[in-house]
Amino acid sequence: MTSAAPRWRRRKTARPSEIVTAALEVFAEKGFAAAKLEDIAARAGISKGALYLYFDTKDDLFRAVVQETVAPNIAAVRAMAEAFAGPFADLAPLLLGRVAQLAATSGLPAVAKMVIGESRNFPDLARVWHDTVVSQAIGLLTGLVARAQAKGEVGPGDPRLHAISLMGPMVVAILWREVFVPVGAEPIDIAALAAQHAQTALRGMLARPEIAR
Amino acid sequence: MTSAAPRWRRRKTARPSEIVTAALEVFAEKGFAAAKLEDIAARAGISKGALYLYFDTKDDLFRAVVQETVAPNIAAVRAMAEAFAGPFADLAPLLLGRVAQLAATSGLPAVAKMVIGESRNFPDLARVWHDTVVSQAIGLLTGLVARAQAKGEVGPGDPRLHAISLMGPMVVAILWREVFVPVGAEPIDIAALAAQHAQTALRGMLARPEIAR
Amino acid sequence: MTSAAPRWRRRKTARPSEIVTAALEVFAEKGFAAAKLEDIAARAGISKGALYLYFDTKDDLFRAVVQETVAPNIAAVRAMAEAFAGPFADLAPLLLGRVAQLAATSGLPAVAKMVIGESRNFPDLARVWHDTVVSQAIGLLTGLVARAQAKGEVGPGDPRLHAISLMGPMVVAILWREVFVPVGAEPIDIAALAAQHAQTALRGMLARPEIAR
Amino acid sequence: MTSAAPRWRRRKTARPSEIVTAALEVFAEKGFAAAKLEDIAARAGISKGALYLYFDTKDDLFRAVVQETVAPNIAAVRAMAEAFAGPFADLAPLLLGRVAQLAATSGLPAVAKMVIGESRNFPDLARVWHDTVVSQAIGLLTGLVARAQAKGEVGPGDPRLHAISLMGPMVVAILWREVFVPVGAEPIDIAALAAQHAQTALRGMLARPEIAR
DNA sequence: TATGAATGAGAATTCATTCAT
DNA sequence: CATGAATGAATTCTCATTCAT
Repeated sequence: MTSAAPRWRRRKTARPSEIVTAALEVFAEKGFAAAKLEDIAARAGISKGALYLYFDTKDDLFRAVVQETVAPNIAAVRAMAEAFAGPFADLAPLLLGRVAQLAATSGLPAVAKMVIGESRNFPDLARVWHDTVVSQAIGLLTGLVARAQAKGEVGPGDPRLHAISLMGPMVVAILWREVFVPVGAEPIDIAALAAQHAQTALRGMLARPEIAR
Repeated sequence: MTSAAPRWRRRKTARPSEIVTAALEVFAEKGFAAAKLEDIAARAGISKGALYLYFDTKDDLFRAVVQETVAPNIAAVRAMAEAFAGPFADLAPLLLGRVAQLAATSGLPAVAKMVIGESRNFPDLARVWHDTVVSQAIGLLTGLVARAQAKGEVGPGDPRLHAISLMGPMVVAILWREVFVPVGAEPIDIAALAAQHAQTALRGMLARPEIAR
Repeated sequence: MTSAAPRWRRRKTARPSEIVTAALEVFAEKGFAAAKLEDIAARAGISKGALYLYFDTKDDLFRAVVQETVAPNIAAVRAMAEAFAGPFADLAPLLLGRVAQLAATSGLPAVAKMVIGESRNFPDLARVWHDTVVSQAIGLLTGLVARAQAKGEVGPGDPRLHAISLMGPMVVAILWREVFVPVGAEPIDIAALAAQHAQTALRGMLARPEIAR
Repeated sequence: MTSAAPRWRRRKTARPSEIVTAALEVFAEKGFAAAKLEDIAARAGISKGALYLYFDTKDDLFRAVVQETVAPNIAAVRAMAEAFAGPFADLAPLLLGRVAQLAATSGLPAVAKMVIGESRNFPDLARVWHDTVVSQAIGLLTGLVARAQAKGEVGPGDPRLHAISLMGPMVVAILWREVFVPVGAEPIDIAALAAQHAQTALRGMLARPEIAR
């Protein structure tokens, strides 16, 4: 209410990451509104009251979950991409493969789903997600495409749209797994998609498609 | 209170769709849980109680919104695709263009966002959405690709993954508009994406890419 | 609200007795609060709105049900008893038998149950019931006992308590049928009780018990 | 608002019975449906929300009230009766006297009234009441009568109906106090009834009536 | 008279948040 | 630091009652 202080900050130095982990699980299962602090506390093995020693509100906790889940994964990918010296035709499959891997192993997909669902109620989260994840990823990829175009590797076309052409199917496959597989839909083999789509998209983009793969 | 106009008119038949429209708006803005029946009623120009003359629960109303929004749009696309006699290279851009159009004009994108966000709490909605929308669309496209492969128009590769390659970027662009544009992200020109991605994907898939476009 | 007029009165001369009958059924099944006007209207074959052409409020309807059900039955019994010329030992079994009959055929037991349950919320109903039913019955019986005592037929003792000794078991049997039989209790044979209890009570009260029966 | 005293004290163990007591009062006054949880909470000196720490629903609370009120009283009577070694002619007045006492001191009569009123809406409560109270009482008494018949103390007749002959007037007197005295009816002297009715009924049942009293 | 769509006050229930311990 | 009992605002849903037709 009275606020000069920043809206959310970590109290204590080492905030139990169990809380964030537990919260991620519950949020992912129920969505933000339907998630009960009581359940999160229980899963984290602490009391409801203790939650408030670390987070001021439910919103803050949600923010922390998003940030915590996002942060570690992005930098790594970016670093990998920027360090890569070879041709775009070799980098692209690598990137898609990495995304497939993230989809399989991290909490990122679940968070993505949440952010989508709650974007109107938590605009600043959507913003965080945009700024630190999607925009980064698209920006990175757009830059790589543009660079490849400059080198004559990739043909003409809006590089940002090319980036979306590359990544879009991966994102869809990830959401598919989160949303539809739990209700009985046939799974998509994300790794296979990464491989096949990389090949297709490259053949479609490259100036000399015969070098794809 | 001030009353020259009658407080209400008898419109039993018209009501439900008015309510569904209002509900679509509110649900899209707030998500399911945060949407207040009171707001929906107000926007539909009726009282809270009147809502229950038409829908038994909030859940039911949600279901109706999804169903109502979905139904009209799907059949049309399917019919168009199945009636099409020409080569796949001509059909694909048409389809993507149609999807771009739907994204711009129908309530479908907003509902999609909702369904994603509430999929765990309303599994049957996710199921309905899957069965009547996504699965239909993917199935349709998969069939078309397979047919084109049989005719030698499209090269090898899993036709379902090809379908996702084609549609994925469109879906992402639609979600982008729903989720990130409202918080300040740079919009994606969906029509342009449709055009460019159709060309790219076709070049990547076709046995004789030179005919793309 | 504005009230000089009596609180409940019949509008129209012949108020559809179907309404009262339907109301009796629903009230008896659900109790006052849980009974829905909608159900009553439906069972009476009219619209909810039409109910208000005949009764101002739900309370009024309840009152009407009680009054309507009670009125016809009491006078008859009283007349019968007062006309009876023979000895008390012959009258008492007759009376109990008549009560047993009422229990079996009229709506009285159901109304009794209702009145008991709602007595705090409808004190005036309890009062009506008391004045027109219970008090009448007890008063009548008390008078008969006193008269019999005066004639030396019945031994000493408070005649009102004697009256209760006579009637109490019948009342209990009736309530038993209403309350416990529906949940699986073993029924009480009310006619048999009337016979056996009349004999027992008379043997206990009469100055010369050997004439009982 | 004005606060020197702490707003609440920690009394988890004491709470439930305080709540049940408060609930008994409110239920008895208003009946189940008309009783507001808010009133019960207020009378128990807690908040509406706190109620739900102890009882899941209003129904549950009602059940608890019934169970709590019933349990302590029944066993005692049964024990007393079964321990009694003397003749039936001495036991019966003792039992009726005990019932008169219960009527005067326990919450049982109020609960009885409630159970009668709500029996259709809470069949399981009627069942509980039947199984733990009425059936027990009748069964006990029936057994005692049968035993007395076997010993030649009591004359012929259905022992269950004899039991009802004995208890019925007591039950009626209790309901009378609950239902009609509050609206101005002349009270029944329950103790006097117990004495007089015991004598009457015994004279009517005993093989050698002269020993009654 | 009769209808039934509409109303809106009211009640049960939930759950984020507080705070004495 | 931690607890968990307690709070009370907020929300869904019900239903007696009204009133234009």
